[in-house]
This record gives sequence, C-alpha cells and structure tokens, in this order.
Amino acid sequence: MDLTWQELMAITELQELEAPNETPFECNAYHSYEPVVSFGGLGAGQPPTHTIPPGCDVNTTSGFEGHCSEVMPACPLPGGTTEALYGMARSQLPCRLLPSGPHPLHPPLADHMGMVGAPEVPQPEILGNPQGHNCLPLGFGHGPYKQPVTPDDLESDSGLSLGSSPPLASPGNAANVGAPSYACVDVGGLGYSDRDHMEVEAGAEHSGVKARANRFYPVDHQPTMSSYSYPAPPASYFNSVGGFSPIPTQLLQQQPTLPRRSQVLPPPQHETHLNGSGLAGNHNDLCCGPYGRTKGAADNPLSRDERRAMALKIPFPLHKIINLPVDDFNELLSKFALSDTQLALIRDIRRRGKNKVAAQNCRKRKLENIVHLEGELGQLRVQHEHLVRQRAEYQRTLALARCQLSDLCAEVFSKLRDEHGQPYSPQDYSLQQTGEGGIFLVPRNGGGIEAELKAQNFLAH
DNA sequence: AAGGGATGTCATGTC
DNA sequence: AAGACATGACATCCC
Repeated sequence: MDLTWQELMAITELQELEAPNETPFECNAYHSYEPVVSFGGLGAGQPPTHTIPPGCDVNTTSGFEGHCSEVMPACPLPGGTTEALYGMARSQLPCRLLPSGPHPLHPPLADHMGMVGAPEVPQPEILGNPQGHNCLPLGFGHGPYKQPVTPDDLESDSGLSLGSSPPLASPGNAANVGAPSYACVDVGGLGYSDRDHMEVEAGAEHSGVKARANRFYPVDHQPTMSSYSYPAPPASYFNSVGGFSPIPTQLLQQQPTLPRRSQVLPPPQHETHLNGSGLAGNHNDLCCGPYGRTKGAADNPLSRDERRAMALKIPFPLHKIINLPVDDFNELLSKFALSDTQLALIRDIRRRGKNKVAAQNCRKRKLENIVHLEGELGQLRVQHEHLVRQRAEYQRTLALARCQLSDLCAEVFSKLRDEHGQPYSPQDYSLQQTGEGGIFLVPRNGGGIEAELKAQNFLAH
C-alpha cells in the first residue's frame, strides 16, 4: 500500500495535480451480533454439599432400601468455574467485518451535480481523475490503451451489458500501443450493440493474447469495504473523448513495483478503480477517477461497464450512476439527451453497481453470521458441559437422600413390633407418609394397614 | 489439473 | 409500480 501510494503520489506530482478529493462511499456499519445465549440464569442450584454416609449407594437408580456404603464423592462444583467458562461467552466478531464510523455515501449533491452543466456539453470531469494521471480519456485518444473485446462485453440484459465476468484487461493493452482508441469509434450516435462493441474493441482482441487484466496490471487489492470513496469528479472524460491528451511519457515509464498479481505491462493511464462495473468496490476505493474510478484503480483495467459507458459516451461518471439517489439520478439523466441505448446501459450499470455492493455486503454479513454462530456454538458447548456436571451433582445428591431415607426406614423398622412382639420385616412392609404427616405401615402385598404411626412418635424416639 | 476462495452478475423475492 | 435491497445460484478468475 505504501509503495503504491508513493507511486501514485509520484504520478500526481508529475501531473501537478492536487490530492484527490476523497468522498467515502457508504458503508453501513454492520451491527455486531450480541450473543443470543444468556448465561445469567445458569448455575442454578447450589451444589449440594452433603456427604453420603458410608454404605450409601450413590447409584441414582437404587431404591431407598439400599444402604449407603460409601461417602459421596466430592463433586467438582461448576460454580467456581462457571463464571470463567461463561466469561468468554461474548463472541468476538472480527473487526474487519465491521467498518465503523460514518461513511458518507455521496459527496455533496452540489458536487455531484456540479458536473452537470449544459446538457449538450458534457463536463470534463466525467471521466477524469482527481489525480490527474487518470485524467486521460478512458481509452480514448491515446494509443497505448485499447480495451479488447471480451465475450462478456457482448451481452447484456439491456442488450448492452450482460455478462458475468469481471473486467478483462486487454492483452493488447501493451501490444496495441498506438492503436485506434475508443474515441476514434463513433458509437455514440448509433445504437450500441454487441457488434458495435466488437468492432470497437476488435483491435485488442485480435491480438490473440489471452490474459487477464490483472495479470498485466498491478492491482491494489485493498480489502476495504469500509470506505467507498467517491472523490470529486475527475478532470475530464469528454476532453478525452473529443481529443485526448497524450499520455505523459513519464507515466508510461513509471511502473510501480508490482504488488500482488502485478505483471509487467503498464497500467492504463485512465484506469478506473471500479472493479467490475464501476463500483466503488473492494479493491481500490480510494478515490474516483474517470467514470468514478479511484486513484488506486489506476492499476486496474477498465471494467466492462466502463468500457461500455465510454463507447456510448455516457456523459457522467459511473459512481454517480450507481450512487446517486434516485431523484438525483433521474435529474441527472434529464439534463442530458440520452438515447434509449444509453439509458438502458446507464440503468444496467446502476443496477449492477448496486447489486455488486449488495452482494459484497451480503457476503460480509454471511461471514459475520458464521463467526457469530461459531461463537454461539462454543458458548452452548460450555453450557452443555456445565449442565452435565450439574446433573451429575444432582444425581449424587439424590442418591445421598435415598441412602438417608433407607437408613431411617431401617431404624424405624428396627423399633416397630407387631402384636406378638415380633419385628416387621422390611421385605413385607413399607413405610408410607401421608400428606398430613402421618406415617403408615403398609404391607407390600397390598394388604390392609397394620399400623399407623405418628411422625411425632418416630421423631420422639 | 483440481479445488477452493473471491468476486461479479443474474434471478428472484421482499419491503 | 418502481426502486432498493437481500440472497441463492452460477460463472469466472486466481492462487
């Protein structure tokens, strides 16, 4: 980045231009997800601290007739660890996903609309670039850059812009130096068609070189969705269209050291940053150049829509097409006499541009959701472990109570005597307690009650 | 060469 | 109804 920036600054200095007016584009700060699971109610009961007397069977399935035969093992109470365990509950969403701070979507409307002068006189800012080094017409006029015809340029739902692939660089970008540029092709007054486009871009395509744009041009892969920058409209697009100033030889010679994916070919001088379709996207969002491109996009080839826009001489930058509010957008359109073909392309560009941003946002949200759910899953696992431990502890407590009850019953039976002075057998009788506290000796075979013993009597003994 | 990630685009549904 | 937005699906590129 630093290197790229230095290079850009060097280029800027060369062209004696000011620093770009960066207008941060959108970015709705994505809300962080708060963990859904609240553990406040966890760790419910105080873990029992009873000690199972010797002989007490801690088997929870044992009946009260059993005997406690061992001391209840000390249960590791989760209480001491619960807090620590749940302290990590908060899912940590990656900051990268959450652009923060305000992100003005658009520059002031005046700035947007300022370029809209007399409808018949397209303003020079349209394809210009604040840096100046991009003020060169987009593919118009000067030789070294000519967009190739790519299959995706030949399709459009509007008959203009369909296609799926990202912008392709012309293999002829380097090879076609001096080749006729867009400006030489009069497509504006004609209906723009695939065929037109093919003709327009035939030169580069015929180079026969199959190569991706960013194989040839340095691409600044700026992983940023946090600042969609839309700087002030660039210098001139239509200056370029009419008669483009030649590319400063310094620019051609100044090849920045190639970042990732960089290759040996010089970047087009009129690069836009709009990866794909003129969107302030994730790669180069620093500022806008021609057709709304950013300075960082100087390393990128023209997008398909940018090329189409140039071919049809769309008289305003793509970033405005995409980002202006609908009212302003319509007002902008109304200020120009646009053909149906141009309008169709513009609306396609707008639709694609918005959808591209939406897709990017959607994917970010999806990743955030995954991160959030993974965090929640971890919390639930911790919670599950805690509940398992708690259940084991309750089972131990229950076993202890049963042992105590069994011992008590044995003591009662040891003191009970029938009318013959014989003890009752626990195998033949059981003790049952009523709701009022009365205790009955009940034969296990379901026979009648033989004796009623008052609880108080038991307690007295 | 295959596989996966990243990205753009389209289709569709919802608001 | 039109526009914006969300999202699944697909294609393509690149590593």
